[in-house]
Amino acid sequence: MKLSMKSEYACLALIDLSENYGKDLIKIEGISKRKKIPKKYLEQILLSLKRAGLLKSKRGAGGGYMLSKPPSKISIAEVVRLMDGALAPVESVSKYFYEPSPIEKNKQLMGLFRNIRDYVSNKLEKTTFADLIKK
Amino acid sequence: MKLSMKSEYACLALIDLSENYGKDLIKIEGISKRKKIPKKYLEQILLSLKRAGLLKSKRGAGGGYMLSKPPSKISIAEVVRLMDGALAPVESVSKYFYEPSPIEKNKQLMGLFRNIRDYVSNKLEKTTFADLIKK
DNA sequence: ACTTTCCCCATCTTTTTAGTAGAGATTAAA
DNA sequence: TTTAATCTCTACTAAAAAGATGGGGAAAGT
Repeated sequence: MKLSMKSEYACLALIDLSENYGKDLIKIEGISKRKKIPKKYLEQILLSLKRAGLLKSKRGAGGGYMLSKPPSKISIAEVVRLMDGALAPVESVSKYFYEPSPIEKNKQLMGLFRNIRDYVSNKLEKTTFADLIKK
Repeated sequence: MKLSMKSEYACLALIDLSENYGKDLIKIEGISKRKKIPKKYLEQILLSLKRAGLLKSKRGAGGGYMLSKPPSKISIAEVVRLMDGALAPVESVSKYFYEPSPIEKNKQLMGLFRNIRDYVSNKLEKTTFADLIKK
């Protein structure tokens, strides 16, 4: 029922990049310092966000990262799914990460968890990084 | 964002006991077989449910477990909290299990997670085992 | 006494989490 | 063209959590 550090870090990093959207490339080092995220760990996180198509980067002196689309086009849902997998409380009610699980035996429990899944995923789907940087 | 096996097993076990509420004492063995839960693991789970006051038990021949109150007085929330801790997606928005966490820096994110927490906890608080055994 | 059944604790294996290390590739600039 | 900056990639590792298992003890019924 809990987000990993990795998801939290990823969100904070994307917030940082959103705050700087439209400006120059942002360095890992900078994000790491501003958001207090271990640098080498952050590297990996940014890399996977990049591989997922959320970020663009450039190497070498003056290099860094930037969002590959505006903050308003990136939802919290996709980030959390990338880092942590299913948003659903049990995987047997997950849309993208279905796995059988013991509670499938109980219809009512499934219904309850499906309801929660829908709420959470709808909420996270609708919230974008543009929403998170509003003052 | 996910329930542990332990929580799932605990719910199934309580469903079994709810289905048999008012009848005789129920044996671990029976629950284990009906719900396909490893017996020795189930022992531990039932024991902690007992320590938390949800179950009563009797040892020896003819012994077993029973609910210590009617199914309608036991919420899913208390069971999941017992087994897995916080219902909140991040502990910094948890009511009963607060812990500092990196995302506290972002007000909007906190708001979002608080909203989710409220929904989930309200939902699980309101659903009882009586609801889960309705046909 | 003997059997059944819960009680309790220790142990163990596997997976996940959270992070570190270090070499390599690319780019800009001196 | 060398050097410094910066991302890229793979591997490794340590600690914690998850998911059990094992074995003996205590109580209760027969």
